[in-house]
Amino acid sequence: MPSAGEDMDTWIEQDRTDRKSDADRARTVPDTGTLGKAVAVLDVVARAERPMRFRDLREAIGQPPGTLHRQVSNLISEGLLQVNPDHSYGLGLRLLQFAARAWSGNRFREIAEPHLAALHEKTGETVHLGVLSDLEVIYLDKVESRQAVRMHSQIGNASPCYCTGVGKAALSALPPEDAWARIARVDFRRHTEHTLTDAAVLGEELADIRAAGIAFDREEHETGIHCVAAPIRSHDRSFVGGISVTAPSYRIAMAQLERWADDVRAAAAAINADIEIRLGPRA
Amino acid sequence: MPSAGEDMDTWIEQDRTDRKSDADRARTVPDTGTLGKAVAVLDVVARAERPMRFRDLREAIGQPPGTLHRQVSNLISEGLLQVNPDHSYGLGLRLLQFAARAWSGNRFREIAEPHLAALHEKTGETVHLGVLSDLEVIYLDKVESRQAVRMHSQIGNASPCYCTGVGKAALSALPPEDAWARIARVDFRRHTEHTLTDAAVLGEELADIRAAGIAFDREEHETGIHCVAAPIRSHDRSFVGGISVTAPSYRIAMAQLERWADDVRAAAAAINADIEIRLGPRA
DNA sequence: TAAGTTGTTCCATATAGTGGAACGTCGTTT
DNA sequence: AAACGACGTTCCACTATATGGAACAACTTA
Repeated sequence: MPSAGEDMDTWIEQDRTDRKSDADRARTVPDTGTLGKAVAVLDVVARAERPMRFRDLREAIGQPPGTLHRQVSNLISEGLLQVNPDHSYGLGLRLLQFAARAWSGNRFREIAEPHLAALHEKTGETVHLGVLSDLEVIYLDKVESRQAVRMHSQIGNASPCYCTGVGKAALSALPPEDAWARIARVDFRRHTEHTLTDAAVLGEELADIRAAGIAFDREEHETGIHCVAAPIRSHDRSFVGGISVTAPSYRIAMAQLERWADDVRAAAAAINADIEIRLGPRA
Repeated sequence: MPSAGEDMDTWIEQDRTDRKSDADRARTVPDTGTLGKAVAVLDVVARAERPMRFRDLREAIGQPPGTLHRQVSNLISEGLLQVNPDHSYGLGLRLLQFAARAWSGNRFREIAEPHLAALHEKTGETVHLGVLSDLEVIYLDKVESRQAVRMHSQIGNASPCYCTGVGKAALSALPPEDAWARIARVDFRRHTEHTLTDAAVLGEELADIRAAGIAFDREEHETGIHCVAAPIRSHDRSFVGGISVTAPSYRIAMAQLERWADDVRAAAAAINADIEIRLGPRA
């Protein structure tokens, strides 16, 4: 919408420019057509902090009411979306059903499971398994002593790749050009005072991580929490991820994390070997 | 495909009949167009026992190769599907991400949580929370003593509505016509020797359940496992579900389940009251 | 190497999605 | 209580998008 001060022509010109850059993007980013628009709706609902009503979706998506209404209706019919009693939208239960299968059927997770347990046994701290999904890390599994905290809260959760141990480890396992390409698209947000917020700096750290085979998160994502991580990958690097040992910094010093580095590296190496054997090119 | 003995005309006639009944169904079942076809692919992958390659999908879906290929490509681009190293398909990690939000954002689950814990405290046995999704029960939560069995395996899983305690409880909370309509669409499969496999019998039992406010699963789904369940519902019955206490029959007798019935009923009543307060029409 | 199977790309056609506008419906205001 | 306005829903001509046959590429098996 043009602000009061601008004249109409300027705004229209602006609009043309936007359309052009959209078209440019369409050439590089694969167009997923109708499906893409549908999952965009799901994404808005998933990422929303406050309850979203129809009007809110309309603003967030920018589709005309008739169109959006049909998209939403279809999503509801398919069980991917549901309407709460207060007319706000929530994600549908069908997604839970799909996710249960996605999780139990995931070979990566299945292979890593015993190694995560062993690593937890050795360190006594929380162990994570995550894989890189575009610019985010999605946590596939978690082993911790105190089961009091419900594990659901973590599995499936996504965190940024540039400020988590698993994320940086995963990036380091990518071909460097690919890693740079992704870093270039990162929207750096400062989560703590230690968060890296510069693509160049992150790129250099990746080189170090690649050389050492170990990544550290020095309270870059959450104050008071640090971790040591190592990369895991499929043979052709179509999947990259990482495992990590996470601990509160008040209880576990960085020096201890560094002492665990070898164990983490060894566990990751064992997982990679298993992956090679069970998912490898000649499997 | 026509079997060797049939002649071609008979088979074609058969085919025409099928098409007609498909068209009839299309009038009653809402058409979700392109989206529906996409999730049909996800569903096939999700329900598949063995790994599915492109050819297998083609057989299961019945789409021409070009079309199916694009649908699959789009799903992959959106992260809803992924290709395993062996060229078989698996559900994508984006689904895990969505499910994590669907779960943590579910008001129903949130409200029921403390009541489930209390019921577990009282009985010492496994407590489930499930909601009805068309003809299946999807388990939203689970409280059990031995955390040895990973809880992921259960959350999000779907079970038939006609042979589970939660399922029958949920059906009993529906308006009777709605319950009958769903029962009519059930594809009864005998899971154990006690499984109800007749719509009329199930309908009658629902009347009893409605009167008693309690449903039993007498080893109808799995031999050696029985449970006592009670219905929960949203104020307008747009959601119906149930809670249950489940136990192995070798250790807990039916008589004990019957003794727990009051506790289960009370817990369900408490949840329903909370729902009324926090999600009710005047909330 | 050849033959066969499995998967991918292309393009004219038909179908399904689009969005403006007109219509209900509910909650708020005078 | 009536009127207004905001929010959501339905409808339909138009057009963008999905479709699927066919030709092509890649990978397996004989």
